[in-house]
Amino acid sequence: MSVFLGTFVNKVDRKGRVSVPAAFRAVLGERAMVAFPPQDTTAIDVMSMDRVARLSAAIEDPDQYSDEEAEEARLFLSEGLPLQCDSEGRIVLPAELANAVGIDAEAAFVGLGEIFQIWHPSAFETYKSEKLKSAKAKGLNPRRRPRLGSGGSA
Amino acid sequence: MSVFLGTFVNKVDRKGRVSVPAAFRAVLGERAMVAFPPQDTTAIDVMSMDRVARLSAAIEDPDQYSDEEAEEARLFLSEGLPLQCDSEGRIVLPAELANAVGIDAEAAFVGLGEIFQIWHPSAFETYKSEKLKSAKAKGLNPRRRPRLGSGGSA
DNA sequence: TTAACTCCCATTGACGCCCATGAAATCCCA
DNA sequence: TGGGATTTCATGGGCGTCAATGGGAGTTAA
Repeated sequence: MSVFLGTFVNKVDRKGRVSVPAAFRAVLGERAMVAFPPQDTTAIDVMSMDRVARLSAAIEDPDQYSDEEAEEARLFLSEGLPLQCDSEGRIVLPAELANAVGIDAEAAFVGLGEIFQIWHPSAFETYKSEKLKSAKAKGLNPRRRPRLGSGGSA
Repeated sequence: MSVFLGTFVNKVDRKGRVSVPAAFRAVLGERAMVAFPPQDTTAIDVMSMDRVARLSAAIEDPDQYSDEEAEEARLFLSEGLPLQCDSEGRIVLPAELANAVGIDAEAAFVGLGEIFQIWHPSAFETYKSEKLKSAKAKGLNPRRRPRLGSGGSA
């Protein structure tokens, strides 16, 4: 499996530990992950270390980033927190991040393809239903796009 | 064979397992599949993992998706459930999805080309006959389109 | 020494893997 | 071409393993 898919709600124990869903650990393999504080949404963004490394490399490429954007992106990197699973596949949610998104007893792991997010479960539900509603109003339908070109059948 | 074709009705056992039709497994090969909750119809949508991976890659391409559409499409990924056949070619139908489409004792696998759907058998029959009727009323005839270029006889 | 963190062990419930069975389609050989 | 033999499918059930979770002991750091 190569992309983060699905939504999983796991318990946070009194030590602040949560199991990372086995499906997500399978995507990560041996790679560590990096967590970023909430930006547009009230969720923690997480991606694999090597995606961060690719991002970091891209920042130094003048074809992809203007000086101003690069500066911004470097600051983004400065907020990254490397996280490693323990022997049971759990991480300790940094208290600061958990507070920022209101996570207490449970955490929702939301797979979004190349990255995943960690939400307060009900906050995510609210967010999702509102997004779906507004998308419907605008006539967007992700299932009809894109026209996936090559790549074989099915 | 490279596309999902035909309709197959299989039994759901008390553990929630169903055999994926052998013809569909042949299309999938080694690839896992991903199931999505019902949207326009009361059916579970299923596609191969690598189609989802292509979708995920396309989402991150600014030429194909606007920011808003991308956000929407990522949300779509968050609803995907990776499914793997067991050694007998069966999957466990996630209870939540089965309930959403009213599947209990039997499930109808409906091949639709690049994807397939899983229906409650009689719900699909109803849906199909209504669709055919309305198409007829409008004078549509899918068998006359498109004009397939070359490709040999028959 | 206290506090935070890491490692280790235990539990339970779900899931995957194995075997068995019967039916149906296919193959093979006369 | 007919009919038995073989293989493939679909299905059921039992069992072992792994995932998620909780708690305790040892370690490091302030």
